[in-house]
Amino acid sequence: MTADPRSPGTLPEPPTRPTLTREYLAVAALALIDAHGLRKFSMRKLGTAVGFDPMAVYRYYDDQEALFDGVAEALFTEIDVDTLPWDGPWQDLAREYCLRLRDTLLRHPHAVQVFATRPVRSPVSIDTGVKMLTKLHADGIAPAQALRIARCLREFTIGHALAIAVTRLGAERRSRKPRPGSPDYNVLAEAADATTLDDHFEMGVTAILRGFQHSAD
Amino acid sequence: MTADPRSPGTLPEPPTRPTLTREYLAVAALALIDAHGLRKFSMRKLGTAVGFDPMAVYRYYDDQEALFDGVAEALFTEIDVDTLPWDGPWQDLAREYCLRLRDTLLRHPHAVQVFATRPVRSPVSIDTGVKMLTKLHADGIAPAQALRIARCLREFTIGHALAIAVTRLGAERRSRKPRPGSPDYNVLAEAADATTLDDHFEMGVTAILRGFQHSAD
DNA sequence: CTCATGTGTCTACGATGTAGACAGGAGCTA
DNA sequence: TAGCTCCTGTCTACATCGTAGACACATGAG
Repeated sequence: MTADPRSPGTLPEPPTRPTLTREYLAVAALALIDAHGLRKFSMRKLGTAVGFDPMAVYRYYDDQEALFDGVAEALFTEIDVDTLPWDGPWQDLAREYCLRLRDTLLRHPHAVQVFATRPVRSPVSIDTGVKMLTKLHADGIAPAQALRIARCLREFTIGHALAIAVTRLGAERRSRKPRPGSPDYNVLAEAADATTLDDHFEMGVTAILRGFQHSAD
Repeated sequence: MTADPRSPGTLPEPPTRPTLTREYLAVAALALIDAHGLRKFSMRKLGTAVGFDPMAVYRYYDDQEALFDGVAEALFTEIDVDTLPWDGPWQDLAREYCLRLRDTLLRHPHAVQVFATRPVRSPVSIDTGVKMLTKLHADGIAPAQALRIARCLREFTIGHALAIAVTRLGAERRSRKPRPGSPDYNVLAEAADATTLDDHFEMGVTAILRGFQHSAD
């Protein structure tokens, strides 16, 4: 039980019987995936990890697919879209959104593919989309075009996060990276040594924004 | 390595000697994934489907991860990089590569995430990378910058294919798409009706190419 | 002929996703 | 208070899975 500093004179909480919740289970599932990897995750381990019966999760989610939908939603919530720069130029808003999405996903490398492999249709995600399109519309971009821009940025960002996560997680497994001087040290290996894994991401976002700028004017 | 664009879902003929092969098993696994989905795929079903013992696959692949590496390699082979326009401007080469990669992946919607969730390190893939960078270098682009461009395009293309595949496959599952006139018919729904799922892809590739063009000159 | 080697088969084990029956407590109604 | 009905967590059952390991058979070398 956590320390609970409470102002004097307020009634203490009644003894609460710990109860499961969809949200709590989703967050716990994410934590479990973070800790041991997606491969090792199972419904039963989740139930056990939160201190209940292995089968308890099925009272709240129909199946694993539904649970993973919840995990994706939990990830999206972590982006904290409310604190995005909604009042600046739309380009800044879009860029910041991409960076936040990437950072959030890379904080959970084992869970990136859970997020990437389902269309997030949660209300908060839809609301964010509506807000974005409204904002861009106010800045003079037709909704259809704004949606195209948003889709490009989203797909690039998710594709990027997936590539980074997958590369980092599988790094130890046969990293037959050619060393300088070896016969395999070709132009590719040389270029790879001259770049980091992710120093192209912000350039890519900029390129997309600038590329669309042209057709938006 | 023969380019063999094959209609998804049909089992290929086994090699005339009734002997198993790594490559044959990979292609058969892809066909099985195409036909019944990744979720339903199993090692044992693959062995049975090719007419051997359920456990036969393990003679050729250490585990499922290794098999899926082979499936990703089979997908890459299907791109048939040899027939790309290697002699034209590098922008045309890059664009055509993206389109081919997308088409190949979308021909196997159930297998896209197999491809997207592992770093392809097969020799043919590395050779292609080397060839690309050499080509761009000949056109005056430093290898490090060329690698950044290639990574952006690759991540965007894979992210796009993944999003499209996932959306199409999960389309029947609660497609609560608001209809015009309903209270939910917001600017997002309107914009979605004014676009197709993928009409932004070529625009995105163009935007990235044009965006990098600026820093390449 | 003998024997090692490669290739396919078979058995075994623990774990998994999911369905369904079961149990106990909370709260409502009479 | 007595009874009833949900809600929620527990427990059992079943087919299937990934994987390890022993086994069998055919082939080619010596």
